[in-house]
Amino acid sequence: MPVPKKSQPKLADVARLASVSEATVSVVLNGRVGKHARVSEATQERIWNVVRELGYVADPAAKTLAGGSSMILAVFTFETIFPIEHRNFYYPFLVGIEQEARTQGYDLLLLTSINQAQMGRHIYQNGRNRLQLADGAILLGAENNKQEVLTLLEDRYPFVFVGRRESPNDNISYAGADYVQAAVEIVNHLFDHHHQKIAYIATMNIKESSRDREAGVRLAHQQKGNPLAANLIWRGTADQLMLEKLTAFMQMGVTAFIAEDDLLGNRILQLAEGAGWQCPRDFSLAVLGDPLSLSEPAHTWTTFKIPRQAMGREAVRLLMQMLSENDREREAPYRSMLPCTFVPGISVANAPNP
Amino acid sequence: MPVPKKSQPKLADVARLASVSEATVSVVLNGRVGKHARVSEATQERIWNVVRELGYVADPAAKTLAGGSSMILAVFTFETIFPIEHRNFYYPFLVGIEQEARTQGYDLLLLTSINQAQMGRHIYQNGRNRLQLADGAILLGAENNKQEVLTLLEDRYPFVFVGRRESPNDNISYAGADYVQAAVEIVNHLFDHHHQKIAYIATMNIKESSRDREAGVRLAHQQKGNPLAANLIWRGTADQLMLEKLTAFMQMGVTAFIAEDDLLGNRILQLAEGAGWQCPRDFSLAVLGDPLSLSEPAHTWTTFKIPRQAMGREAVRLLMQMLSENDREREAPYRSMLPCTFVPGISVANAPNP
DNA sequence: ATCTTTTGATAAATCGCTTTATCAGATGGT
DNA sequence: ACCATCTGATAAAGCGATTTATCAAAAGAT
Repeated sequence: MPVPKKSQPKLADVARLASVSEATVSVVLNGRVGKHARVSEATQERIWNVVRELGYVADPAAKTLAGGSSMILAVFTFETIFPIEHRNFYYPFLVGIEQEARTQGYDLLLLTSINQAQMGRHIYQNGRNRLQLADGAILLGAENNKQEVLTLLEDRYPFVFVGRRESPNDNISYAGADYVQAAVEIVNHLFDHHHQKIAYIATMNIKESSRDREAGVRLAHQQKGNPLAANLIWRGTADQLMLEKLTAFMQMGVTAFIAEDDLLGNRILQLAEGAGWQCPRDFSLAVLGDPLSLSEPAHTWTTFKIPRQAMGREAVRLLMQMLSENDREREAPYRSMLPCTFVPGISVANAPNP
Repeated sequence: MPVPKKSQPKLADVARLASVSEATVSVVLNGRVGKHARVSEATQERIWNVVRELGYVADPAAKTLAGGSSMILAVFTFETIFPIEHRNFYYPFLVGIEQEARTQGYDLLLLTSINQAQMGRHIYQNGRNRLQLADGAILLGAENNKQEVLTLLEDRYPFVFVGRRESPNDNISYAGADYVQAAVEIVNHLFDHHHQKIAYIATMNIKESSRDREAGVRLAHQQKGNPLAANLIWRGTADQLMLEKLTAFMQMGVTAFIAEDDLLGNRILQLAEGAGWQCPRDFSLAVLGDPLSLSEPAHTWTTFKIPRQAMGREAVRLLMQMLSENDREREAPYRSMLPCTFVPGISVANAPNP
């Protein structure tokens, strides 16, 4: 029983001091004048004065219960909310989300997916929406439970994803990064350095972000009139990638590698080093996006920067729009695609003359 | 109006299906059997079955309003909650807090102090306690508004500080780190290396953490029968510290420096380098605590590690105790002091023979 | 048999706020 | 003068829980 309800002024106090009914105060304070009821200028003034004098602020719990807005935004990650391992990856999103939320006067309710016992703790915990208390939610991370997201959609609960997300009805709102365009730029950069045969070292992931990157790589090839051959693609995890594979690529005439993520990029460099190859000299390398591994970027390779902080902010902005939208029947999702920043590194050089 | 109240089962549903009153269900679900009312084993069983079947979970807002517990913990920092600058400093606390909260089944409500317009956004915003919604709060960071904390105390709102905090009545609960003992160890380490005259380079801070460190430095000297002379202490910010001062210390016979924080430590090394001194050879250096500066530790100096994550966890544990304590009149604060870990570095060598 | 105690459970008030439905009085048209 | 409209505001019914006070039936005591 926290907070002895002591001296906190309540709606009733304001009403009494302003000599009006609670209903009137509520209407005025929520800007519902003219909608739910009519209130004269004079009365409004009087109410606001009392509010200021008392320092009245509505109790969020009561507000929520009564169907009002709680000025709370939920942030749901499908991992632990403060992942130690992916600290460098998630932190900027969170910073962006928090900044914008704060700007808009919202507080953040953090909800995590996994509890220590490895039991899933989900959005729908025991069937009840844990996000309920909040006005809306920002979803973050690689969700492992699409079903929950769909249910959320069905329930018309307002939420925005950070990162592009697909769904059967294509109606998920999100603030994403334009990996397609970013990948195109990377490939073009390699083309500009006269690389003809580029091997694409990809993950096995079927995540949207993964597919977008691949789409970009393919698109750039097509635009060049040089479609990406199937045998130039390798898929797997970093420790599955072996030197033989790289050697095979080189023998096929490959002069540059594109790694989908930094784990693969590191692996390539590691294998190459073992074989005595030097990076920009014997082969070029580009990586699709800044690192998600534990450490700070060790190599200054050619890559692009994901606008994580901006994505966080944008997601909150979209959510705000969604919430203020009075057209409750709107079907169109709210979306933004933010550009990535090309980062030239020292891992790309001109292809050797044939 | 988030979440169409649609299909979420409510207390009434459970009651109806179990053929009991709402009151009984509430009593059972909150473990108040025998306290508020008596309920037979059979009935309890029946209720739990319905609850499981329906997947019923209480609405946090309603729970809060009715005076129950919301299973939400507020985390209030007196800075932005995701400070970019002090990322390395704050993150571990947050991780610890979140871990333990999750373990206990609590969610986290993040509240920050400062909004973008530099207007203070405080615990008591407009006189209303923003923490209200939560069952209790963890307070974090260097508070600039002692008054708020005192008001919180008066209101008997349950909260625990991360880091030792003093107050007029000495009744603040906290999970702190034992800087005194840690500082003692550092000084003894220097003594063991035959350093007799040690200069203490301190901040101007009057924070508890700052005073504890100084207390430790003094204590170790006294235990050695060699009280710390006033003229061996320097106070100021890193950029106020000049080479002359260090030179003066050296001429007084100082063979080792203790820097209160890493900013001062870095400054000493920087000045020394300019003067052509080498660190372990010409003087020894120890730093009281791991870095709070932006970058990862650049130097492997002798210092101690603050158990930040553990402090976060412990703070939550203390808060849990506080909340479960039914003796509402308890006056004694809940406290823990966690030990720091001594980290030997390469910045301490034996003092030159006199 | 009668009175007291224990057991098991409920009715109803509350928490603080939102919203729907309703209403009295002022205004206006004819 | 009379009916229709507009204005300004309120009463009251929730929202989904918790908790206090109360009560009937069963068990125990004498």
